[in-house]
Amino acid sequence: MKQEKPSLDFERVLPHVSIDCVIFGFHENQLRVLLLHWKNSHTWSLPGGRVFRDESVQAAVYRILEERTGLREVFLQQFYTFGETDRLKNTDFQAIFADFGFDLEAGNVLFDRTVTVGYYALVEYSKVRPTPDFFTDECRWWDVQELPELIFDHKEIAEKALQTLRRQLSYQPVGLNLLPEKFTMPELQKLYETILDKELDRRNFHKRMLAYGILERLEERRSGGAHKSPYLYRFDLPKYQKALEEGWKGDW
Amino acid sequence: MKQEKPSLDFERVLPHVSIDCVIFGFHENQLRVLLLHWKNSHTWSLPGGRVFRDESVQAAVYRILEERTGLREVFLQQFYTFGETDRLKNTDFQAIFADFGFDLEAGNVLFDRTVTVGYYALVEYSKVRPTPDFFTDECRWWDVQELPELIFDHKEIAEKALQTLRRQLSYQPVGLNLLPEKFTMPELQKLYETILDKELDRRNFHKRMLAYGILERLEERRSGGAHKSPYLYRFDLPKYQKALEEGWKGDW
DNA sequence: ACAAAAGTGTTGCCGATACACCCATGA
DNA sequence: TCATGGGTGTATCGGCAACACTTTTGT
Repeated sequence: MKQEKPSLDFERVLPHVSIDCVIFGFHENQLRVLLLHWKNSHTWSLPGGRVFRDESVQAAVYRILEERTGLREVFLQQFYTFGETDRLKNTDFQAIFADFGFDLEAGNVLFDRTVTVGYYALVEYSKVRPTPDFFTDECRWWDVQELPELIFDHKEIAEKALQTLRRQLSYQPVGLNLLPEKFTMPELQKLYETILDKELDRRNFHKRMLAYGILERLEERRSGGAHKSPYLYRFDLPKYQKALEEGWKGDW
Repeated sequence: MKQEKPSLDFERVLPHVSIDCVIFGFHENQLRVLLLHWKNSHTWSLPGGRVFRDESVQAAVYRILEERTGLREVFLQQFYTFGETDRLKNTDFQAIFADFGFDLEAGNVLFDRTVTVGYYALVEYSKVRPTPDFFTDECRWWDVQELPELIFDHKEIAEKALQTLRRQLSYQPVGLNLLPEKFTMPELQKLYETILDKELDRRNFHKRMLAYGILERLEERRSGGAHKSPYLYRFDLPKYQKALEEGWKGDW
């Protein structure tokens, strides 16, 4: 898909505010993050963008997410807003934009200081069609453990996202949108282990998950593996939603 | 303290971004929130303000907090950024500013759509000197259960803050900055009960708190009460800090 | 002396952990 | 048939909730 040179309708964009997304996917037992590579450079960045003046921040995130992945159905979570003054320091935006054929004056609001709202998304890897934009020539997955150099404070943003996701794991269900519709218990366990970066006991994991009561076991099994064929499970949507809203371990 | 009419140095302010603070205090076994009353109106609002162009968002929050309370030592937590387009709808800012003697043109950036970053603060009630600003004539505490009408989406902001504080309680210590330096176990328990809006068992609370290992029991007791005099406790700062950073119940 | 509040201890349940055995499958 | 991974069961431990008794203090 070719990306047209955007019209850069400055009036349409809300200045001083931006969005950055940490898009998590799960593939081959790895937790991955979707990154963009900027043309004529060695830098990678998180997918992100601007908010239109007549658009809510959340709507902007969904728009950006769809542009980069083709997906609308994702789990989305705002986790932090980054407001340091030196977030974008040492970045010559004017030169960058000039490279791309935009002749902007030095005082353009796009070069102004920007506060960015961080969101993380959980998406189904196989459904994603990674799509670069006009400024980037590659959009691909990276293992969360081996991220490349990132521009601005994007490293910090990605780390905070992972940290928040880990915490989410302890009081909310995770897995829907990140796994395919049907999955096996070992697959779900691998997901948890990858996010937590920690091994878990197979049997206890099994029991605990079932105890949460958000899984539905199907009659089918996954064959083709080199060993005993595991059962397939599916999330019970209503119960999953309920667990998401209420959380668990909220006692005290 | 008289508040001077501010110079409204528009150039100094970062447009489209603002801050709102939910300042929690604890007094007479009530959890309270500090609110401002606007002159010539019936509306109350959360303390908030603008970020200067050369100031980080966090620094702005500390500045605003100090202006309204006189305090610098507070527990501060960013909890959400509110980015709906209709947050400030139905508000005639031009008229309001005109009331205050500012003759601003309709297109002034101050009237523009604004994304607000929500923080909550925990402060020691007795140390606070509530101070209104130029636009407000009263700054006082309200019981969190009986808030008045609030402007904009401030009700929603306050509720989300309380909700986040409740969650914090389950994986981090709370109490420092909210209680005086020395306090009794029943007082700490009341604080927890008030935040959770739920009664707790005295003995189990006692044990659990001590088990966290963040308290230091003093020799003194609080006399004067009509009954058996309770011990005084104090937070063990280093251990408290450690618990804040590491949290508890993060197992999986 | 009595009521009310505070300090401390005991029991039992439940959930989480640690660990063992059996079964299915492909090579 | 054997190695590997997957399904299921059990014993134990620890934390938390439920609960009772004693002590202190002011009136």
